[in-house]
Amino acid sequence: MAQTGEKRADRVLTFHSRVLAAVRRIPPGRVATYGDVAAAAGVPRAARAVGNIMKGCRAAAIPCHRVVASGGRLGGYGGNEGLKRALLAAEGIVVSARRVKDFDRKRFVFRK
DNA sequence: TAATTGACTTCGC
DNA sequence: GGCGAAGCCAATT
Repeated sequence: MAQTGEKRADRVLTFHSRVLAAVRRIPPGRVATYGDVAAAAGVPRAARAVGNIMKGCRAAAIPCHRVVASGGRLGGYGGNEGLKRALLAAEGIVVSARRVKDFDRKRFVFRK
């Protein structure tokens, strides 16, 4: 078998799927940065790619609103960052001046 | 296949 | 604190 071992889950789990899976792992009341999600997907520098994927998350099962930019900045949300801010507030995350309060404390760290 | 785009990140002014 | 430019990555067209 294995041969090649290839495929692994790389075949069914593309970077796109990995990112979505990582975002789903973010518990309520917590937030993660694009860079963190990218790192969880296997590419710490793919923050931009993550943003692209988030743009197409469309699925309600993906709490894309829990993904923020570095420094606790809101980042974006399809042009409705106000909505993102409301969703975060609904989970207990306080956002002030487009920034997450106590971000360092609310930030979720992906664990292996 | 190649080129463009984008919800990023970091540094500098 | 705000604005601009460069760098890096994957998806999309």
